[in-house]
Amino acid sequence: MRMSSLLSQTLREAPSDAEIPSHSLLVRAGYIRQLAAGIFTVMPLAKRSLTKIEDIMREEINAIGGQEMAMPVIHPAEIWKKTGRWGKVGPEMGRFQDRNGRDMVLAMTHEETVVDVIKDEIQSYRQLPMLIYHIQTKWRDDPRPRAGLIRVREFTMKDSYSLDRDWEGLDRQYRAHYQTYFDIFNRCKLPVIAVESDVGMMGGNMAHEFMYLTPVGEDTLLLCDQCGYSANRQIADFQKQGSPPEEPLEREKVATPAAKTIADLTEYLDLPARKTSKVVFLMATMLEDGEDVEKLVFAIVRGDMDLNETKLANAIGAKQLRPAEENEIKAVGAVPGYASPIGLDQVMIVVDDLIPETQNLVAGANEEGYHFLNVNYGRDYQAEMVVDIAAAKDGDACPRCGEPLNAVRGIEVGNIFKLGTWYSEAADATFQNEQGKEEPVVMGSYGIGSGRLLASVVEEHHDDYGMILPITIAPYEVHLVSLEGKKSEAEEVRKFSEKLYRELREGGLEVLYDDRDESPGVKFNDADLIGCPVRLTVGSRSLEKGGVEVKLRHQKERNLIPVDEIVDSVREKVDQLYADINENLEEVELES
RNA sequence: CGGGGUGUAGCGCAGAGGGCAGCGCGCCGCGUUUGGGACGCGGAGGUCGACGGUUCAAGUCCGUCCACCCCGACCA
Repeated sequence: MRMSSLLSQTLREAPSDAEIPSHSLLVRAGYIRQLAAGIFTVMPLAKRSLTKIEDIMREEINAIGGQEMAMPVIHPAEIWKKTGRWGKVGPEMGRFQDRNGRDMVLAMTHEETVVDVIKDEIQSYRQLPMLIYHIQTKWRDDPRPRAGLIRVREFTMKDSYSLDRDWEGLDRQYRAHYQTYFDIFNRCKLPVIAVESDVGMMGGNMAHEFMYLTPVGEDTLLLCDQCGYSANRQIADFQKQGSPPEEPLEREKVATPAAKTIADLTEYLDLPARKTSKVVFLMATMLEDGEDVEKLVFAIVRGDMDLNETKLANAIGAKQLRPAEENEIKAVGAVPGYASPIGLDQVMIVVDDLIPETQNLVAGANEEGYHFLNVNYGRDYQAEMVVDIAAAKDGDACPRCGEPLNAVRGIEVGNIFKLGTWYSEAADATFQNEQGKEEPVVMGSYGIGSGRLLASVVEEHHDDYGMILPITIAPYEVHLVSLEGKKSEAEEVRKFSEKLYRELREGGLEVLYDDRDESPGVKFNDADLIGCPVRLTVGSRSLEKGGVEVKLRHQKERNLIPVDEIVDSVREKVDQLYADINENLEEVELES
């Protein structure tokens, strides 16, 4: 490709709205342009990289038996009503009506179209197992897109769906994806870890997220260096440090003026936070008899802990949780700042499992300016549910080995879910077993977003001058810089560069050729910004020494290649760069 | 949805005591220069986010709305 005719222009200055390196560099290098919040145009350079990423995914998924297909972006609402997600998923689903007023859906994932198609196509156990996938556009109307390609509303995803007759089969395909996903990320030179995760709106009963660890990530993970435990904070367990048992003491009301927070309270009463209990008020949207109902929930954790809303939502089966408003809290007789479950009956009370084991806690008195001392669960109030709803944090004890957990941030670049039979049962996607009995197909679903992956690779591989892309996903393998220099020498250099450009391509290399009439500084800076792995420089200076200069983007060193060895030598370097990546894939083990 | 911020040329920004719409980069032309973002001369490019109001006169004052960014809520 000649840069003189490339659509993208590089920018000297960083776009003002970019806060993280990948966003800034991808825009500056001319890879992407923004159309609206969370909606980007993919320019030619990025398109080539994304195509390479997608080809890697294609190869890897094909290698574990995947069949590529293409499912529609626009779905009739019926298939989403059938699985219940038309009602279950909120405003992040794109909906519109066609000309006849029929409800339509913009695909945010494709379980619905999968079960719709397999309910007719899969009839016999003889057709299973099967793995189907596509690479296709999704729309998720995220309330807050941000960080360039990291969190967008429209994106391309490789999503595969495994179909099996039983859970053993699903487990095999799940494990195959687990390994394959590491291979895909390794081929893109992106370091990732797999963590246990919440199943969220996808349903199912086992899920892993593939996380690229970086401070710009939005997910918090808890990792144990000692035993390898790793989980998204949303579901992370930890060993709670209980207090020594005490004899329950008599409840006592004390004045605690202007002590509305745990911090105020502990200071005023001179008690540690773990001697208090904390109430979090939430409005939970629950599905009852097909209708959405909002219920006020009092979630109670020990004062030194935080509520984990995901754990709570999963425990009570809530579709959504939002903070309750003051009037909603007062309506049941509670007093914000001094609230407790004592004496309330119109509220759903959920307590963390540590609370019943802890005696003589401080709790609100539901009266402005007063708290109770020595509140004991069971004696003073009862809960609808006692379950783990506390959030793990940095330094908490690992649930497996007890060593302190580390909290780190990460970007979710891929996920795998064991869906089970939930979707197939909803859509009646069944097959006949050997006994001629109908059974639901056992499903798994597996996704990787290609744009987020590209952005993550840029986060990992860049310097002050630009991107440093691994050869497997760089738009071009070779960046050929022609420095024509003085008028007297320009003709000779140009001729040489043109010939070299042709020969490199004939040698099977992908070349970005800077044939523009620009100064050397501009060309070098653009080459660094765009980030192709091998740079060749042709100039009168190099030709006088009998060759061209070669420099790898990730190294400082420059070398001269003699004129008659250029193509072979570059070929060799390029092959080596591929080999460094592709021959170092590791085997991973998924613990059961 | 709550809090904060920003909308002026392709990009980055000034102009804010109402009175001819500017600078740098980029872009076009000519010439000089030529191994790490060169220089000179000449040029093109704007419904100042939108609508409404105040005024002889609005980029500037007032109102409403919209878009984008950041934090939170939320989310894969």
